Amino acid sequence: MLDLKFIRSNPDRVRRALQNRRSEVDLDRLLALDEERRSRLVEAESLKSRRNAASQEVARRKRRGEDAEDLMAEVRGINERIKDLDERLRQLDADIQALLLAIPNVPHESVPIGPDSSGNVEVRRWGEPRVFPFEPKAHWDLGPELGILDFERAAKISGSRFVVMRGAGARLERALVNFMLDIHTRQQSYVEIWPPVLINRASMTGTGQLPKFEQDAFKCQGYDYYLAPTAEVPVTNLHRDEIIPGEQLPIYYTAYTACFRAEAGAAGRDTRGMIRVHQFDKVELVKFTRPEDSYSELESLTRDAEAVLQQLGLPYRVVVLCTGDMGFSSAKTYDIEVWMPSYNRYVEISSCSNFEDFQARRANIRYRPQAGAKAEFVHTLNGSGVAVGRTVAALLASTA
RNA sequence: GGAGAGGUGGCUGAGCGGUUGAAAGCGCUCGCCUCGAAAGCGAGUAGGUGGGUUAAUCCCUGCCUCGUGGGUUCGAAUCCCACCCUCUCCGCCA
Repeated sequence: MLDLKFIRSNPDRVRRALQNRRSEVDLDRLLALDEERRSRLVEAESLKSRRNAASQEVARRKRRGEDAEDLMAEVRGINERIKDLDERLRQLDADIQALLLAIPNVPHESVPIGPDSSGNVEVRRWGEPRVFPFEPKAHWDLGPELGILDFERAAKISGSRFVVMRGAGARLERALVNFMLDIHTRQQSYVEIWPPVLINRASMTGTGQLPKFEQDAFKCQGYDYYLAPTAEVPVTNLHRDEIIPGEQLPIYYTAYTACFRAEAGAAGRDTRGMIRVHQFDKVELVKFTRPEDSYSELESLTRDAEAVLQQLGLPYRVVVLCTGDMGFSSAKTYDIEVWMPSYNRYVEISSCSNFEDFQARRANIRYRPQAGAKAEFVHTLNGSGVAVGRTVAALLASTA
């Protein structure tokens, strides 16, 4: 969520950002609502001020045993008008809030402008894709042949876009989770978290999944719980509605969780195998930082995720997403793409983003720069470190 | 599922319907003391959102906020209703 005061004083900059992101939020309507809200607010507040003064005068008179019926009658009259104004203000607040929640983050100035993924820019490569003297098999062929992946039985248990791992496949998945967590907690300095994956509405709103992307999440029927689409949600919300002492920043967390995605808009894409499934495993990295450090922290976060692929010997490249391809809440995102031989191209395996104060404002996560100073919003970052299923797919196809 | 207790500032914790936006303590900031520190003493210290002023701060000022939302009243942290959440005990359970 953007700061309304920022929007009010930088409307052109926000308008440009919305265009670059192909967002269709009606900024003029927002500004008009804000204008009306403030003028009504002034009116309502002056009436309330009069009411407060009159009520205090009533108290004074009554203490002296004097009559106050005239004042009491006056306030009764004022209250009618206050009620109408408050009703209108409530409506205005709701409309403004709804618009604010629908506005994506403003991209950082270093983000390339582009319409879609074709505008992304490669920033570096690591490793040499292995050249095979034959047509490399895809993991959805190799896995079932080896008896370690079973898509047919997964469909029987659940449906399409699920996978069963068996024997060495299951063990590989488990080993990779440990391997990644050990890198982040021992070679790097992340604190391991094991969070709930049933998430309430406030937390889903805090990180930006709701209200705009409700159709992408699984909702528990009869409960106000959503299945976590990523550990980013529970881990970032660890500090929702908190004021973090400045000396505790930066905070680094890592968490393994199963992730659940409805993939409502992805029908027909990557339908084979375990690249795009409804349930997958992922190790996530989350940072809370001071605003002035967040961009250098994004660089080191990305390197921390890359370390996993380097130690596995999987070739990859890093791209910076352009304005048209970025996630809703992000100000800047690097995707790490692993080489997938059977696709003969790089496939996303990690996405590392700086959200600046966008999530922090939604989730009310603040810090105190110094003791006694006013609380400010932190910057939040996160990245996959990395997607486990896609790592299995890349390993199978690259090294089998 | 059954029974009970409770949600108040950064934290702990008081609060007869009317200078209580809130006692006290802790923490923190500044000052005094000190060679320096501790202790002690003094002062200050909630958030949100508007208006005025400003280059921007500072500052002045209004309104709202004691879990959330309604209600009663001239006036609600305080009374009433609904909801949410936390804790304790019992039951069930990996």
